Amino acid sequence: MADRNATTVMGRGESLLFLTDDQLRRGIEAMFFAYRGFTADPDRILQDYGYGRAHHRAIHFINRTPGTTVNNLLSILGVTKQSLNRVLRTLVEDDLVESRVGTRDKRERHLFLTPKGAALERALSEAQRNRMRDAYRAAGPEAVAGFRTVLEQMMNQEMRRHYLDDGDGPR
Amino acid sequence: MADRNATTVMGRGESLLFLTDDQLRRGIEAMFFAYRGFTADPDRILQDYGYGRAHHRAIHFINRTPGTTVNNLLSILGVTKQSLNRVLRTLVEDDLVESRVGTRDKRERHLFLTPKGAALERALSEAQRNRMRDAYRAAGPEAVAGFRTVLEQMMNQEMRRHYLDDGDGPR
DNA sequence: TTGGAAAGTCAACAAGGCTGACATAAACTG
DNA sequence: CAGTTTATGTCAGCCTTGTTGACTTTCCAA
Repeated sequence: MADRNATTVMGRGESLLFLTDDQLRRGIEAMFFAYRGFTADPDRILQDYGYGRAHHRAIHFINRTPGTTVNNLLSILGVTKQSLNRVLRTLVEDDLVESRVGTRDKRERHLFLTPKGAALERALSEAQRNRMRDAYRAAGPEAVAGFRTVLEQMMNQEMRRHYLDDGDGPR
Repeated sequence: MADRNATTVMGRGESLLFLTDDQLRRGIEAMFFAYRGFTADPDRILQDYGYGRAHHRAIHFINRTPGTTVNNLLSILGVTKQSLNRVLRTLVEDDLVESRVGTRDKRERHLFLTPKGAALERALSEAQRNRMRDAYRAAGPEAVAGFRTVLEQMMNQEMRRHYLDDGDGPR
């Protein structure tokens, strides 16, 4: 047990972390296995619709920021427009997403969930929130704070912007 | 700020977490964006070899448990044997992995990294460990413990077994 | 000794990434 | 106003990595 955990040593007023390769490897595998659990429930639901994770991601971020443009979604998702377009096309065809021509700039398309799309979004996010909530409850409040802190540090700088870019921050 | 974080209330000797849907949604997005960061560095390296994440995963777990069988790897990775086989075939062809016929049971193949494979493994895991270490350092020791705890709770039961199944536990 | 189960391989297909080329419309710029 | 840039969409084709189905080899138990 003592051999497994990171050791904290106080020196010169700062706490230093000594991390062995094995401890880091465990963190890496934790990410791998946890991400599988994280996506397992939505994946199951999506299968009934013939959709995949790509559809889930689009639906999630359209729900988070209704009226977002294709270009904005592109930079959040980090895929090519061809790839996103394929997904969006099926979602529009199936009446889950509505694509409205921009009023100010008519080149832009603003994306919204239809009632049908919102219903699927609720089913997906409810499943995912339930798992997240259960994990949080079992881990306790301090663990939750640490979890979020480490994840934020693990993101690329650019992604951190998108992650924060719907709150009360500047810009 | 006060509105953003989970609130802890002490009642009947237990701490209760009140989690809003927005707080949970942030956790969900944190996982999404962080996983992208988590895989970004290895992905870059793999590109030079013409490999993908599937190759990385195989190499990682063969390195962790040298001599593991295809079947064992299968249950860890959670893909079909046909899918894994394709990846393993290219790795064997490229002399990164050696597949030895089992001595006790000749149906089994035991997998090992060649020196070449071990070199790639080191490059990949070093990149990933560096990111993990930086995140840990920036987040601090308490955050790291919480991070691991929440991730462990988020795994499926079956995966938790694989995650722990190389340590000092029973069986 | 024979039939079933288990491990692994081959073939073919689908989802969802990618690049490249090109079209259209709208906005912007000199 | 002409030319360029921007936002979006589309077609074609490729790659990785998942899938299912069919098959071989090997092992084991009745």
